[in-house]
Amino acid sequence: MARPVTDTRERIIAAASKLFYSDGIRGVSVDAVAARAGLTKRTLYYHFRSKDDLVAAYLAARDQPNLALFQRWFAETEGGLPDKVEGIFRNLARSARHPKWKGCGFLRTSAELANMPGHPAIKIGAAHKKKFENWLRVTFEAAGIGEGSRLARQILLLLDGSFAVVLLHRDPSYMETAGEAARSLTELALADAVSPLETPPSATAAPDGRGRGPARWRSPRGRSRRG
Amino acid sequence: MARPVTDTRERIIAAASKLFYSDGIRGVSVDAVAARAGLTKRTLYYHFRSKDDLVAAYLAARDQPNLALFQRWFAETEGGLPDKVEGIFRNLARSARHPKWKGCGFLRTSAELANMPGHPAIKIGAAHKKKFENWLRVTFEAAGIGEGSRLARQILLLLDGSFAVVLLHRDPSYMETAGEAARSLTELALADAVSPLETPPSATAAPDGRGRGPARWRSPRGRSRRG
DNA sequence: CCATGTATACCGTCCAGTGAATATACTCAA
DNA sequence: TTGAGTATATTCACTGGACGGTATACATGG
Repeated sequence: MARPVTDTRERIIAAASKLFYSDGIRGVSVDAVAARAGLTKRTLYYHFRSKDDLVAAYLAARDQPNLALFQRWFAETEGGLPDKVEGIFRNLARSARHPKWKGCGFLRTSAELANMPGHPAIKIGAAHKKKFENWLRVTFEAAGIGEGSRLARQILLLLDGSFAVVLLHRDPSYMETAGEAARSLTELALADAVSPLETPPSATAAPDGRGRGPARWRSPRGRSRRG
Repeated sequence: MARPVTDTRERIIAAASKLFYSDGIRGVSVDAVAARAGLTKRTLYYHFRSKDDLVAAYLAARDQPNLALFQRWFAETEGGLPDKVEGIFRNLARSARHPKWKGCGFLRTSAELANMPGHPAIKIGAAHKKKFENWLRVTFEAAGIGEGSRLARQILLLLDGSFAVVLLHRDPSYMETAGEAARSLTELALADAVSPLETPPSATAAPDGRGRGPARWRSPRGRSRRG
């Protein structure tokens, strides 16, 4: 056989993506992923050193498509900046009504692996969210919002909050509420940008408060189920 | 022996609470909980029918204390409504700096068990968040905010968003950002309440002087690890 | 002596990861 | 052109252990 490496590898990632997103990391066995990909576990272990590696690959594969989707939703919404921001939430609410929707894979993985702070998958999730936040910031600053960094974080908080809340209540209307709040905050920031005078200097003290944390986690070799 | 039922039962719940919160549901075995409680697994199964029951009891035990804590933080913060709302987030940021902090147990459990929509623990988590949202709504309405329901949902979204984001980045400063956003939205709602009719933009009526702009799941018996 | 509660030992299953062998494509010398 | 050798890719069968849950027996207070 010897199908080109990438084919098999990507089939595995595709299978892992569906299963991990649907049933969680610890709820899916490596055998299950292999079976869904139509091959043996041993083959899977030829392409990935460990389950943790596979989990990281699963999230890495979702990074850019996810980001691009949000950017498309933003770009395709007609109107001013507040409309476009709210458009993200509207589209998200629509997709959250799909029966297979189960929240944000990055956040759910980070919640499940919260006791492994240095896990590669968590790093990838954190980088993904940072990318999103950064894209928002740049977009807002380009629109003349001085405190674009703060607004970006606020929007991010509302977005991830709606992921969590809608997952818990299975009620996508919370995303519309989040969208309204995001719109309000955007309008507020725009108003402040127009009249920049009365703004107290409080603002963004530490631009990027890097969280401390010893990030202890034993690397590839070894069990992943229990720390 | 025959220690009164409640003693043993509560020791088990206390042990489960620490372990489940720290390492997640699927990451903690029933044996581990029993060991931590200083007894045998068989004894644990005398007090709880299944692991799922135990998980539900773990969250149920956290319901009221958690709620009371938020209410205390709100009550103990000096100032007006926006200050008190922001106070919740400030206190939360402080507690999130504790090394053992790992986000919100309710949200993390719902994320981990997202593929079991009817799981009793998820129902308890949903009820808990509803209680919190309801308390906010009542509080806001008592303060004369007509759209107290909407504001309550917005604050809830920011709160749960900060749980998720801070857990991912291990950077509690996001909670301060969420607190600022919550303050802004509260001031906005207050301004709307003060001038309920047509006072579109301008209107610096807010105390701060801030301007305004525009499932299915099989019950107890049986395995819980895989659906 | 019965109800309550606790312990020992066990069952069947699942799971992450591995050893050894096999099949296929590609390389290069005769 | 061919045939041996090698790197790539895949499979079968297995290990050692953990896990949820249970059968059975033992203790102790009413």
